[in-house]
Amino acid sequence: MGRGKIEIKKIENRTNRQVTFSKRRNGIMKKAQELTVLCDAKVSLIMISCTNKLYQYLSPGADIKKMYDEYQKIMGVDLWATHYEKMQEHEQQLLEINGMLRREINRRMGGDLDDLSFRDLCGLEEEMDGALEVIRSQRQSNLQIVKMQVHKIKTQTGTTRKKVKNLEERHGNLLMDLEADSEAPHFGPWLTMNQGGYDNDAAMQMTAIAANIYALSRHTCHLNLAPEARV
Amino acid sequence: MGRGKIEIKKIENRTNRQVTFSKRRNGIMKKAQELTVLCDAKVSLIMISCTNKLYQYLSPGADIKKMYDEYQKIMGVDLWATHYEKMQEHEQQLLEINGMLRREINRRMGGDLDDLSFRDLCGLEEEMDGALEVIRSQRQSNLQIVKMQVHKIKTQTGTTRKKVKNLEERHGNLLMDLEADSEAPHFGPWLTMNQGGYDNDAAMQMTAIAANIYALSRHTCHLNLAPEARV
DNA sequence: ATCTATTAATAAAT
DNA sequence: TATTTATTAATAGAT
Repeated sequence: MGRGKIEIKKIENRTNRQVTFSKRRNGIMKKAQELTVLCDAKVSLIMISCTNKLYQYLSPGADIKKMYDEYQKIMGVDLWATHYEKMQEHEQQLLEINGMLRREINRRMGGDLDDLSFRDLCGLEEEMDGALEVIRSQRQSNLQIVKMQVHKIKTQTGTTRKKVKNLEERHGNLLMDLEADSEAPHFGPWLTMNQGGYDNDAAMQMTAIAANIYALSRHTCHLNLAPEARV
Repeated sequence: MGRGKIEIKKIENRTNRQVTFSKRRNGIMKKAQELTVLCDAKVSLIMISCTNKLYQYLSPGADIKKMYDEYQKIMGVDLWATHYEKMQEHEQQLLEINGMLRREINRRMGGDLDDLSFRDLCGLEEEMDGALEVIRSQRQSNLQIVKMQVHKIKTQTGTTRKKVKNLEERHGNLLMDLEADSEAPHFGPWLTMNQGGYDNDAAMQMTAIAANIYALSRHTCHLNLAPEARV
């Protein structure tokens, strides 16, 4: 159709090719729209020119995702498999690292020790002894700071005294507790961490871990964990 | 074109509609193919009839996923967003839990203590003291078991004796070390965990954590961590 | 499916 | 890039 028949082969003249693309693109779009209306069909048409411009037609009421899902089903391929696989791999790695970290914590709480050799146990023991020293000294210095602050406030006068009284009322015997504790730390019952077992359902596992960590924080640190450590 | 003009509106006669769909579907396919060849374009054409049959044309050399990706890019939408979002959310939660676990370990190694109150420190201390007792007793019982096994084997005769000799040669002075260590545990330099900082690139962070955990295992437990705890 | 009168698409010129 | 027009291509309705 036109001033003479043409052979169906690549048009070598760039301008001609561009013009023909434009005309035929409109033609095919019109055809697609007509098919949609006349036959109540759903059409997805994507055209990319050799200059990499994209043009598309999509039937009104057609969902392109559903169309491609259909396509995948019928073609028996999963175009997103690679993408998914990577994400799932990553997730798996995170879960594994998570497990390692949990085991590490558990060991430092006296659990999971059967996996460790005598030497491992020695190492762990040494290390925990060292850490305990650090923690003890941190506790002492914390206490000193609190004591100094308390002293400083107590020796102040006027309206500040009222504030101190108010604070003492609100916090009850906390300060007294502090001073008593600092001299004779008591050893309460030692709480084990309920691991809850591994679960193939990642979401459930995660929730379980989160709950455990929360419980751990509550039970072992008693009060005032840094807010961002809460779930 | 045909025996008279037709109005572009849904063909109500089922048979006619079916016939027209078939004819025009072929027409549009031919047009798509011609466009591909004449203009060196890439075309993805999916048609679904009102009877839910799917027909498609795809230019040779066109990658349907790439075309689809292009489409998504240009349309500025990610049709997989919902799906992805869930996975990414999950990944984010895992990373956060990871961070919490790491902080927990770090505290038990004497780091990150500034976030903890005096009471928290007391709790942590108590707990670690308790855990240390457990670990010490586990070490003692491990040692006893090893000693008994060694004794049992040493008192055996014949070919077994050869095996013992062989073992002793292979392991050098390990047994001697064991007995020495068990009586007088020495306190080596205490190693801190290099956290490496948070990194928005999840993969990098993961790798970094894995490396740290590995290093941690090597440095703090010296030997024989359970193989599944290695990355 | 095939035929064919008729309309629609478009190649080339402008 | 848009319009015109001669010509071919597509197809509606009949068979």
